Formats: sequence, C-alpha cells, structure tokens
Amino acid sequence: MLTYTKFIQTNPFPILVSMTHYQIFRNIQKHISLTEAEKQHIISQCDVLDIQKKQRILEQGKLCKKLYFVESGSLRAFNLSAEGKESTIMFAVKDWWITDMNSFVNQKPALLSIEALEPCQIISLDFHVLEQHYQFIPKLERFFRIIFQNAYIREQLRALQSISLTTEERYRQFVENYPAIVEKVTQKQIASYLGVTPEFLSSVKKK
Amino acid sequence: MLTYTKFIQTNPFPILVSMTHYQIFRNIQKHISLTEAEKQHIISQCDVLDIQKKQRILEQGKLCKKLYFVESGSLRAFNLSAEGKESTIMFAVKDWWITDMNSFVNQKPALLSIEALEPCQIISLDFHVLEQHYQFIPKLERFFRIIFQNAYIREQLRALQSISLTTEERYRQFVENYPAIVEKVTQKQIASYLGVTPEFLSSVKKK
DNA sequence: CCTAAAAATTAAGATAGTTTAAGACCGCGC
DNA sequence: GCGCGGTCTTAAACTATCTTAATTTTTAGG
Repeated sequence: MLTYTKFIQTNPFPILVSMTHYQIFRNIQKHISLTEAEKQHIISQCDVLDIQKKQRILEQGKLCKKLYFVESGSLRAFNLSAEGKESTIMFAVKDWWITDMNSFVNQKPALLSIEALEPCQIISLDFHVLEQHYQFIPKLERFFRIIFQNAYIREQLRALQSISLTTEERYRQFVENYPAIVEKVTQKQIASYLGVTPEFLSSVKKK
Repeated sequence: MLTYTKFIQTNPFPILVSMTHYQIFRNIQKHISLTEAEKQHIISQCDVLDIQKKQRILEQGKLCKKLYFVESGSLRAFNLSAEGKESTIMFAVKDWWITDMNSFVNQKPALLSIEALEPCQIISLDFHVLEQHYQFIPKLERFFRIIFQNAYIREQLRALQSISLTTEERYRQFVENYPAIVEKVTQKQIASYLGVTPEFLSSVKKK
C-alpha cells in the first residue's frame, strides 16, 4: 500500500500540498478515508472551475460527460419542455454533487440543463476518469454507494410528497428541509421545483 | 482465491448445490461476478420466504430490518396518510429489490407498508448481515452502487414527470414503461401511484 | 354456480390550479 | 437618475382534479 511518507519520497510532483482545504475531500471523508496520495491522485485528474452567475455547465440535449461537486456557490438543474415550461429538478449548494445522472451514467442525451445561480467554484470529474478511479480506489465504490443510496431515499421521499401532499404542505416541507436554498433562489424557481405556477405559489403563501 | 473446485474439497456443508437456480444471483451477476463459494455464503445468511397474497412483510411505523429481493410474484409499497389516503411508492415484480430504504438504512420508523399482490417467493437480507457482506465481499459495494444509481435515476425521472406532465401523459408513460406491472395491479393502485383518484383516472382513460 | 365485496364507471357540484393581464416593485446597466 | 427587464402580486375567467354518491362490472370464496 502506498503510504503518505512513501508517497512523498516517490512523489513525481515537486510539492505535496495537503488537500484538506478542498471541501470535496471533507465530503468524501464523511464516509470513507483517503490517503494524501489518493487525494493528490484524484485532484490531479479533476478540473477546478470558477463559473459566473447564469453560466451553464450542461445544456439539455447534449451528452453529459462530467459529474460536478460544488465547492462554493449554488446551481440549478432544470428541464425545459416543448411548450416552454421549466421544471426544476434539483438545486445544489455548497457540498452537493450534481449532474444529469442518466446522461452521465448511460451516456444518453441530457434531459436537464444546469446553470449557476451565483458565482461558483465547482470540481468536475470526467466519466471515464471516474470509472478508472473505481478500479484503482475501490473504496470509492462504497462512497458512491452511500451517496446514491441517500439520493435515492431523498428522491423517493420527494415522489411521495409530490403525490400525497397539497402544494401548501410541499412548500412548507421545502422551506423546512432546505432553508439555505430558499435564501438563494427566486420564488419562481421554487414554484418550478414544486410543479406549480409562480402565481399560484404566491396565492398559497398569502394564507 | 477460493475456486469452485477447491471449495468443494473444503466445503463444510455436505452438499454443494449450484446457486444458479436463484434469480437473485442472476440479478447480482448482471453487474459483478460471484464465485459459487460466495453465493453459498450469501444464501446461507438469507431467508427464502414464501408469502401469500395480501400478506405484509413490512408495516408502516415499524423498523425495517430487511432488504427484499423478489424471486417470483409481485408486491406493492405504499404510504397511508393520516386522512386514510393510500399513496403507492413502488411496485416490485420478479427480479426487483424492494424495502423502505430510509427505514432500512437509517433505522428510522418506516413510512411504508409492503404487501404481496399475489403469492410470492422473496429473499430477505438482514441489515447487519448486509453490512458484514460489504466488508467480506467488497464488490457488493459496487453492485449496490449500481443498483442505487439506477434507482436514483428512475426516481428523479419520476419526480420530473410528476411535476411536468399531465395525468394522461403520466398514465401513458407508466403503461409504456411497466407493462408487466399494469397486468398485475388494479386501476385503483395505478391511480394511487400516479397521485390521482381512481375516478379521475377512469375518466382520463375514457378519452 | 352463487353471492358478497371490491373495483370500475358515470355524473354533479366543489375545490385546486392555470392562464392571462395588469400594476407595483425591484436591481442593474447606461 | 432613468429606463428596462425580470419578479412578485392580485384578480377574473377558465380547466383540471376531487368529492360524493349511485350504478354496473368484476372478482374471490364457499
């Protein structure tokens, strides 16, 4: 096994910077532990991107080749229907993963566009690079097993709420569960996440 | 590595039955490969259950300790609201996994009851046993990573459809995506999956 | 084969949500 | 400091969906 010390001795890079300042590693290490060498290896294969407000990192209809982690800022993933109606699928704030997972995993055209709500720093992982990481750092399988497990649980709860609760109840739940998001997004975007018109959400809130 | 032949020679069990007749291993081996010894190990820690129509394997409000795989038959997972309204979260037919994942993973009270729609043979995996399997057969992390990844993709698509499509469109999608399920369940249950009343679904179908 | 119970259909009146349109209120670039 | 575009609110008319209840059809069990 490649230890930290051994890595330093054999390090092809002149300087080994500790990776602890990256939020992404704090995120990963909530579930598995990584050596400094592994972190160095991972980050060396990532792109760290600064993007502006309204900039899009994925365009509906294209192939999605990247998985994104949000170091700072916030983004929105949404679908635009043939009739021009936007439906927000998810918001991502600091410390969240985001992509069009179906497009990323199955290399199908994206149903979603992803757009920055404010200036963001994000880390992008390429599809093929991630597949290699799974081979060389198998504990990443465990990490993403847990990530997807939680994502599945969240989405299933959302599906339940969306078929069983009234709009008012769903709005309350949203505000309660995601207070950090409520502060960053417009009411129109919340409406498009709940699946109602902004006018109707406005009238629901009045009560 | 423990091969099949070597396993027979050292097998503590008097008879080694090939496990290929279990659907669950065909399911697992869609994504990873298992040795006969590993299959034997896994199955020895499972319960294979035969349950009758209408029998419940999970009751809303209780702790869910098991993950289920459907060898044959079909089941339904649903939530019963305080007002007495049933919402169907998922159907599971042959070759599907089913449980209240939030309850199973986080050991919280179940939001769902799970009930057989017909006589079923199911395989049940205990929570703690699965955690041990992850340790001793790490490739199971990969298997469930893929399973949860697909489950997440499906649920996210469902969430999108439920906020963006009309009832008629969602009904069409359901029939198209799950023809095997449509044949086994009542229209009332489909309505409760789509989040509409049976009366309304009936009137939608008339057109 | 018969019957009771559940499911499906139909229809009328009530509620939830949309559409359209108008006016008030920003925040931002010139 | 002005004007422009996007957002939020309000309201009226319209459509989708629910509720209730009655009627028919299907199903399961003895």
